[in-house]
Amino acid sequence: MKIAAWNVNSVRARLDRLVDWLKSAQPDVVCLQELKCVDADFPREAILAAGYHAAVHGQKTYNGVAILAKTEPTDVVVGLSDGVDDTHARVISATVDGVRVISVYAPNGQEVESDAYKYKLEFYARLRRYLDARHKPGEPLALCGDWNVAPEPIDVWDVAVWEGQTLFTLKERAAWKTLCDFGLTDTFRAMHPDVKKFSWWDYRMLQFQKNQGVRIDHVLTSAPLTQRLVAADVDREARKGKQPSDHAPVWAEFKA
Amino acid sequence: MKIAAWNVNSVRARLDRLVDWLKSAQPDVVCLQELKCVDADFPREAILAAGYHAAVHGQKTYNGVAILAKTEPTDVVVGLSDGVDDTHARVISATVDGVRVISVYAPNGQEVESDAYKYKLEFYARLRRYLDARHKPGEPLALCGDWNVAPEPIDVWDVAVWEGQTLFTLKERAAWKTLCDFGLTDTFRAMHPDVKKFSWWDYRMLQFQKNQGVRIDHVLTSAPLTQRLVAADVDREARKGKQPSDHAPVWAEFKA
DNA sequence: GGAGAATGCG
DNA sequence: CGCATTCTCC
Repeated sequence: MKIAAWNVNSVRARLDRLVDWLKSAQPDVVCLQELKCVDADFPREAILAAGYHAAVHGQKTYNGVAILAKTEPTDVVVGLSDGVDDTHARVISATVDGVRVISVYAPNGQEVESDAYKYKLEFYARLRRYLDARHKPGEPLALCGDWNVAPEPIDVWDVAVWEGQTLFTLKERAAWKTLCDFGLTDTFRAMHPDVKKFSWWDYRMLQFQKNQGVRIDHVLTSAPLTQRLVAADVDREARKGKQPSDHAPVWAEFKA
Repeated sequence: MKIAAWNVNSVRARLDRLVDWLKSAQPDVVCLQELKCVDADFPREAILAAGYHAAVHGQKTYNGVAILAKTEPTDVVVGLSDGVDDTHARVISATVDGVRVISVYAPNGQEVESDAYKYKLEFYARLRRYLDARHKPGEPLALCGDWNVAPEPIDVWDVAVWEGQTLFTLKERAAWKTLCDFGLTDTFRAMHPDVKKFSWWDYRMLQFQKNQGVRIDHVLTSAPLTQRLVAADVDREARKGKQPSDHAPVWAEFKA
């Protein structure tokens, strides 16, 4: 079973690339982020034609998440349903082949200590509570998406540049760790303890060409899945060429 | 000698189609309208690679006219140079193979009796004065472009719909006639006295598919050229397919 | 740098 | 409807 995450930066603008990638990468499940469209505008037909069902939580202009799967996702839950007044479409959960899959688009956080930054830290805390309330670490869980956090120094291209910057502040990394302490494993890091590889590169300043990126997209799994983990990687090729997303897909593979 | 006119509705957005059309239609001269870019952004290299020199009078966002020719245009004159404070780039003149060619983008006129409408009528009068001051009817002249006037009932798809509408009001048609009275002939109408054929179709309402158009793009010639006229037509094919201009190219051919 | 939105124009 | 613009967000 292959589970992937990709921030596509507009599913409509990226439809051709997404379909091409589905056909070549053949993941069983893909968590998408930044759809940037409402449910009605989601390109269901083209994606179904490529062999994937879709559970969609869309939003106009910003955010929007989905779970694509070769088998039909069931028990779809949208948002965190924790009573917080939050209009952002950042979370969708569904069960695929016995695995509870959660597609997450964590807030970016903008400037350190801004309202957006506080919202980001709170989002992480709310997500942890969501897991505590609804799941057990012993269940097969896969939380996949754009987390907007580079967990460790090895996950940014230049620590001197990123020190204290949003995506890499101590508070964000602590919020991330608290979430993982539920019992989640960063599959890429588990497979490659010392590999410096990134999943996002700013469109500007030729950062991709210079490989000046950060690893902020992650596939996190609970123990039952982690025990089956056989491979994990970043699909750097998908960031190349014309009109790419600024994110590359990330994925993990699990034995039966 | 083949002389054409085409309102391309953004030369940059239409570059591929323009180059394809140049290669297939092989006009000696083409007058372009609605470049929608400044001189510096005009795609000179691609057009030179297609075998055409360019005299360009560009403008940001709106208007912009050019003369493309297989031989290099000389004595380029920009605008009407009549002392009127007019920022619109709507006229460029140049000599090509002994013919004085003038690329014209007449104002649209918006609502009848609006300021834009009055500007349009005045533009026609100014153009007539331009000819009177600088040229004689006995010289070889070709005025080509988007005239935003359908001269006769046969030039609109439905007279009942167009009666009294901008592009077809009596005042506009009179202004057009006064211009032609300098000694200019509508080459298409001269070749096809009874043919109902259009050069512009609104993008909306499937007007092209229904052939609900108007003939507002014209190649006008003075007697020395008119005497050599052997063919004239509208290139309706160029309006088909994906991302067309709303105008089709029009052209006239002259024997040696 | 690239996405979507809103706006003006034709 | 489709282009170019200005705006905001990341």
